[in-house]
Amino acid sequence: MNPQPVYALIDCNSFYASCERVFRPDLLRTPIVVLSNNDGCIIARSAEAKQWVKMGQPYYQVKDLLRRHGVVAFSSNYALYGDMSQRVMAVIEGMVPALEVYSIDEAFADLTGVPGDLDYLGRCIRERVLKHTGIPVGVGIAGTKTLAKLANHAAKRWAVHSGGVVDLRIASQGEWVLKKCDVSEVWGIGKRLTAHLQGMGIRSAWDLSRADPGLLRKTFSVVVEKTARELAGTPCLQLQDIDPPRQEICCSRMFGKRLTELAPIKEAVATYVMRASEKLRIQRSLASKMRVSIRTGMFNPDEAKYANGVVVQLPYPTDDVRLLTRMALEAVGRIYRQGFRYSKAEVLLLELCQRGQFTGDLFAPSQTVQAERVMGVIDGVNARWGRGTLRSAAVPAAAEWAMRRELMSAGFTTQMAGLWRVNR
DNA sequence: TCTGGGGTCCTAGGACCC
DNA sequence: TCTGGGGTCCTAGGACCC
Repeated sequence: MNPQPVYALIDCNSFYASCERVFRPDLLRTPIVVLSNNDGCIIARSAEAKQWVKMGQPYYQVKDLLRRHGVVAFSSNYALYGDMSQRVMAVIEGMVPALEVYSIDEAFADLTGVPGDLDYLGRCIRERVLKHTGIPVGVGIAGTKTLAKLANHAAKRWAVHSGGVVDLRIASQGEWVLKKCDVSEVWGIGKRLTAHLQGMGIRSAWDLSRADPGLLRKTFSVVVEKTARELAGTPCLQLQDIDPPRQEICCSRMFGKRLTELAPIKEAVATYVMRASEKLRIQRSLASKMRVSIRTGMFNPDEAKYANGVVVQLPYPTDDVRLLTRMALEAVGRIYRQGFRYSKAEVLLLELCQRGQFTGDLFAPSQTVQAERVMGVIDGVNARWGRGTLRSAAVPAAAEWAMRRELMSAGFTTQMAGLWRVNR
């Protein structure tokens, strides 16, 4: 007989804030927040900062409040967080049979068949990650991924009690936690579904686990049905150990300031095309379609609003930044209207196929070998000397619309200049 | 003045076919 | 008055995640 499936979810506590703190030990007990691009809103809060601000709150609204309470704010430093994430994942990988990195700060482990006390293993993972990287993590263990998520949630919510590790397979804990947790805390149940479920009298995770799967499927979708089954202990989701290539690739960004003229918007679009095509080549895909869109600010009621986008059919599946840039600039010219203050542009690459799998029509045009070589050279040079060293002429070196990051920490682990200096 | 950036999956509905 | 019954493919949009 096969052993019962067991999953763990390991999740970093206040990840971005914890990364900043690793290199600022003087802030060990100081509340910290990390801001989104352009220093727009709050996207991470250390435990002490949670009482002052909500997730996603605009920074300018709480700037004074934060200052009054001694909360330290950082611009986001994604190079640092990405590097720290890899270190954390590498430590965990060495301690479990199989790991699925689910996001920058979370991973599922398959612990099926692992002998011994898993609660103890959880504590060892916490200890070793903290020792090797300085990042605190929580561990949730259960028979399905959805329950492991909930266990992890419980480990945080009752941190003092749990010591950061919760195993929901212990029957008394399982029922207790499910009854204590609101249905909105379940993985996959967002705002809309919560409201709808509550209307049906389903309020807690426990209620959802006991609901009729057939009815859930009919009322909502198979997704909700699977969630309920997983809560009841039947695994419906497996570990994804190799991540499949992305089906679409996106680069979108708010400008550092509002733009009214077409020329700087074109610069931004060219820059986003460059980034998106880099991501495309990393996963060795080619795109057949591209969507380019621009928009004004959406929040200010006094501002004239405009948003538009176009889908461009590419002549053949390609990853050639020159072709993509040319077509994107032509497209943005078509949707640009004068008299608006634009805040954001987006480039989406669609209908991706893998290079090897695509067999071109013998008589249709296709990307040339020469184009592939040119892209290889660009990527090689940029990998060696830094992003943007080799770029199309449409991409400026320093843009007036570049994002604001006034509070950014150093590249402690990613740039020579950011390394710590130790004096004897 | 100032409100992020990336993804995934599912469903409904229209167009079209026999 | 009454107006078939399926099937496929595509797209837009909704909902969710971190």
